[in-house]
Amino acid sequence: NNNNNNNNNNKNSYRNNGFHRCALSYTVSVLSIACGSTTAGILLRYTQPGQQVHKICFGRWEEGRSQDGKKWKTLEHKGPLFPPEYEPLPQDVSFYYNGKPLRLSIVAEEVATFYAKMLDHEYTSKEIFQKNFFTDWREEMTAEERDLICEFSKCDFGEMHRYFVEQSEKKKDMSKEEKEVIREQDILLLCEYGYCLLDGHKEKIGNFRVEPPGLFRGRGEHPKMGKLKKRILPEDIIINCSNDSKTPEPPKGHKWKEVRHDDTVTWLASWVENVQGSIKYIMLNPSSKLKGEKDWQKYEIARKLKLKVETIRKEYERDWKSKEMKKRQKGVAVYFIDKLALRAGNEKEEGETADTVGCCSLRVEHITLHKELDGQECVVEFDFLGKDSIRYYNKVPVDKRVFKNLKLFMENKNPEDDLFDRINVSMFLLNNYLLFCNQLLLLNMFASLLSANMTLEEKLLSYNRANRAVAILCNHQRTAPKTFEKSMQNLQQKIELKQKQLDEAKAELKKAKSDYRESKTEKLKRLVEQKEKMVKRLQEQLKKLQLQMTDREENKVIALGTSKLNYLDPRISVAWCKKFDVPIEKIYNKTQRDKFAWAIDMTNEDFEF
DNA sequence: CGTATAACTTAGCATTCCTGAA
DNA sequence: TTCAGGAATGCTAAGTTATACG
Repeated sequence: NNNNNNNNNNKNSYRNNGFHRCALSYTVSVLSIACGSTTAGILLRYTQPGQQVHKICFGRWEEGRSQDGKKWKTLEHKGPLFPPEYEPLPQDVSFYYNGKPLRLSIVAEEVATFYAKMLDHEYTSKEIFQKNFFTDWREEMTAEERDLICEFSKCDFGEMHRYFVEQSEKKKDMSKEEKEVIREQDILLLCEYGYCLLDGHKEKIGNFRVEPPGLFRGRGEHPKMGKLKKRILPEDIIINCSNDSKTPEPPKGHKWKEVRHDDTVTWLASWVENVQGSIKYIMLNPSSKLKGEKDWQKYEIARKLKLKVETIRKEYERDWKSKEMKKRQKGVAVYFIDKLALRAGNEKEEGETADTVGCCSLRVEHITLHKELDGQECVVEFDFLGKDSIRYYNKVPVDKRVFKNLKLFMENKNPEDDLFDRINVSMFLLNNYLLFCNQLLLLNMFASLLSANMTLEEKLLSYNRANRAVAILCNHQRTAPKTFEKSMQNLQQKIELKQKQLDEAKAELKKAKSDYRESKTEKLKRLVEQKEKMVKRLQEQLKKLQLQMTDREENKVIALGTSKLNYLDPRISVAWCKKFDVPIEKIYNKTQRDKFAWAIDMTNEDFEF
């Protein structure tokens, strides 16, 4: 089934996808789909020459395959796609040292271009970035170059930078035909490298390209920003595939580091990255069966947790009064996670990454206790940097017992001491409920904000509001786009212009009316009608613009995608769409529909989380 | 059983694509 | 038809969780 159709309105496309996922290689058609909480059953019609058989295929996603830790039976692929080799600069473009042009060795030049390309980014103005870059760059130089190039301040990448700006302008100005040729080549590469064969089925790969070399750009105040991310060679790469499959060919003149056949993992290739020493993987796209099943499992666990959540809450409230300090800390930490959807907060190595924290790694300096604040009692003020160095700032009234405990935890401690010094994340994992407390909370909230008897637009607005509420709770932020202020101004101008037009139109209408009153000709009557229409249209346009303005303002720093993609059970959304007659394309775009194909397939309108 | 690290999910920013208003 | 600006997609960093290991 190579049904890559663009016809999104065709409901059958999901069905087709669905049975493609079902690991059958016959030509079949789906007669019906049934689903319970753990088992999805599909009634199929096998169409073979001269016979027709009906059969029920049960896919037990939960148990079954994962029992023995095997992730696949067969796996075949072409290996990753490498970035193009470095192309040296033209003769007339040069690096300058101490005011004089200097021709660099190929290797040193390549690293220099990484910096030159980033020159107009504010990263390059940071001292740590410059220092890390310069240190790593000098490592790549020849001995002579290293002798000569000793001071960063004497380096001038300006000409190189201008060259790259020029190049990208040229690229932009290419003709349609030229762009089309490039596009086609890209598609060919995608076809060749972008898919693999897993258990006999073609599946899309998520990231089939090896990450190109460049300068590391961490988030926030990362101590390693600017370090050289080295070029990855086939000799660095471990290939994973089944042993009877065709082993991918390394590029000419090269060898793989290793070819292994590990069916307990899902990755196709991996390598060690030099900046942090972590492993990078080539894995499947979220639309693949493998990832879909895992996602489904996640939500099933969350669903089971729903039945337990009251017990869990009672348990942690009891822990607040425990004699054991450890238990008290655990109780308060879980309370935070439940109430505020904080991340678990693993320990991390100091100096290796940006200084960010989650719940268990909160330090005394990150919270302030207020006996009373803005008319509320027992308020905890949080201020810390979380994942991706996104600031979490919140003032939360908490239970009195929690407040007392926090005071206790903070006694005789320095600001840089751990707030919860007796616990760590692994203690929660034993009970394995943290993450799902959050999800439950979010999902319930989400569901409760939706309702019937609305127009399509209102329904969608309500959906987005719910989505936004979840995103706010989870603190999913984005930095306002650089063009935000400008585009806001533009919009404001548009609104003003529209207002002016409206005022004028109104005046014209008034005049037309009075003209008509004086001499009741057909022509003037039509003019009045025309002006009335005009006013109405302008009013509508104005209202739309104003709505757009509020919506955009509200979304200024809120990122909706993350919660939609990772936290909200898609079956709730799908069921809601079916129940209230909202086309699924209105809430999920193509990528999202692909990722959630399993939910779209197996959910009917009476699904309850 | 605790810890290290491999594996895998979640996340925001950058780039590209597409659409709808002028 | 053009082009600004928003949506979609791509990329890879930064988390969490599972697993291996002593």
